[in-house]
Amino acid sequence: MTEEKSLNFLEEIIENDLKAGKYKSIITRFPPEPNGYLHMGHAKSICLNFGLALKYGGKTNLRFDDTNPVTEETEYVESIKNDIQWLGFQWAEELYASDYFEKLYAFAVMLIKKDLAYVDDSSSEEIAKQKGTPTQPGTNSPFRSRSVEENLTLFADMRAGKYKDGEKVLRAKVDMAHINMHMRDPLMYRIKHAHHHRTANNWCIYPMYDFAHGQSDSIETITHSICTLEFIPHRELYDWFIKNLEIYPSHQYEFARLNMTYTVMSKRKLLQLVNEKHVAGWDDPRMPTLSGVRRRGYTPKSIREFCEKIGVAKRENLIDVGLLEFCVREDLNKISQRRMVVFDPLKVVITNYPDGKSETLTSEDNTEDANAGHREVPFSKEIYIEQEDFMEVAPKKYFRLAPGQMVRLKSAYIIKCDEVIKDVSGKITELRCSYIPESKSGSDTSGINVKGTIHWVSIPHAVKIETRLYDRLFKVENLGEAEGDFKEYLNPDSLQVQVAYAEPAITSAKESERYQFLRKGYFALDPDSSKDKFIFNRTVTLRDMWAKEAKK
RNA sequence: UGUCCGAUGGUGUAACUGGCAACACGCUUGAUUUUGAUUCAAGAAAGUCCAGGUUCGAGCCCUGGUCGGACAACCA
Repeated sequence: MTEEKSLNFLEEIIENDLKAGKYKSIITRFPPEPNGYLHMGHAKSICLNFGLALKYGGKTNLRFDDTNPVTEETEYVESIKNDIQWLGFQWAEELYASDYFEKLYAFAVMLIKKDLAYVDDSSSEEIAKQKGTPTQPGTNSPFRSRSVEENLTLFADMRAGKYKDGEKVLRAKVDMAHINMHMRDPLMYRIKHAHHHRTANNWCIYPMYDFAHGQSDSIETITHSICTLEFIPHRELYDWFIKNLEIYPSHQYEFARLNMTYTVMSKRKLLQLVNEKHVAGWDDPRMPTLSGVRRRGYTPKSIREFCEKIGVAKRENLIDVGLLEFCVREDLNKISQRRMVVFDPLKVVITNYPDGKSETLTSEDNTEDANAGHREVPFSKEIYIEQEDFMEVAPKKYFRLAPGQMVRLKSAYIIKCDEVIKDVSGKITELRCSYIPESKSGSDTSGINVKGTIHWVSIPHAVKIETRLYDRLFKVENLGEAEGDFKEYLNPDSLQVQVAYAEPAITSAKESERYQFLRKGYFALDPDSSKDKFIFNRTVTLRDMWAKEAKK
């Protein structure tokens, strides 16, 4: 049975273009500026651009939009390439807008010769004033009527370094009264005596986004140039340059960017969090960056699935981060190794178990995967259970341990709580329990049926580990609507570091592996770990119906 | 006082281009369960921003509004 899925608006455009014979195959591009790390919003764009090309048998270029040397660095280039590949995509060609600087310069000269561009000596303030407002037309620059010859000389001089930063710019000659602000003689080139991460000091003039992006698309014969909504007003200019340069007509299409609850999704804001040390770095597991979610333990597959599920449209949206969590649980449930780890230990002494004895039990590595195999788990007279798995006075629907009550220890025995030991202050320090020898997991002949099963760890065999428990980075759902500085809404409890006690199998943990700590959540080994210090990041908790029930 | 974009359950995306508004997350209830996980089953939840119009029939077309967003960086 083939599932007929409806098309999103971009797929519809492409299918129509293909059907009409407008293109034989499509070419898309992913155009990051190397001035920051990629985040979930980029993941949406990557999945879209690469996904479309994959679906329709085309190809996708990776093109760095590196036209502003003062903010761009090679470090970012490397991280971006790494993130895209981690997500599972491979570009056809690795390209840079800076590869086209010479061509772009020639394009500019061509426009000057057509009297469609001129060198302007106005200051940025003057140019801003000339622009007018959305409701009032702009005014012409006093330098607008320079001759072609003079413009040619001046522009060559700009390139030659005869002027200081900001002294002159090259502007397109369109229409200062145009209804679209972007058409009011937009800047094409500005002077920046700055070192560029690829062209070093070869240039001291750099093209603006509007005079680089569309032309780069055209040079690469990009058929569908997909960007976010805020570029809609740029499209008219995009088309204007292509038309007047008489070059390959790429077309721009816009979709709504991704917003998620309880987080921010702008490079500027993320950079601020990093610089002001609100997080440990770009790859802090609380960050919505790809390096952050990777370190947190998210899988590429779950992110691709998420991007599939959120869809693509032109309306602004705010996606519930719960959907992302659903996607990662769905994947992790199938692939993660199960382990038992106690976070808030409560000592249990099994009174009828021989002193000094221990035995080896076996437990499934993954109940969802019959091929996952089994591991050995040591059992002994003294074990830890979770404090929350015992209640001295238990409500009716509580089926864990309580005085006189029984529970199953996962993959081990059924135990009964006989006695509660407290210290002078009344705090429970220990439980005395008896076990049912015939109830051993796998060969249970006791005939006893208990409702609850809890995880545990043998005290003499326990391995201390560090766990890093993450919560949402911000306290408010919609940061877009929050007043004032977004940093005021940071969640002070977004990271909680806790020591926990794990079964010995934890010592063979690998960074590439995913783990489910039974009843506690999904975890991934953090790269900060060493041979004698295991650090685990909690990717996401398990769904917890009991927590809801207990609240009632 | 402009131009452009958008408006469908709580959230997001659909609706064969005019034919009884569907899917996913979330929520509720039940079953299964040696993870209160997973899995399975059932259910609640929108009459499609508003007002007119065209039509046998409108979420889809037309007109006029309302609301939200974008646009005046030598950023991308």
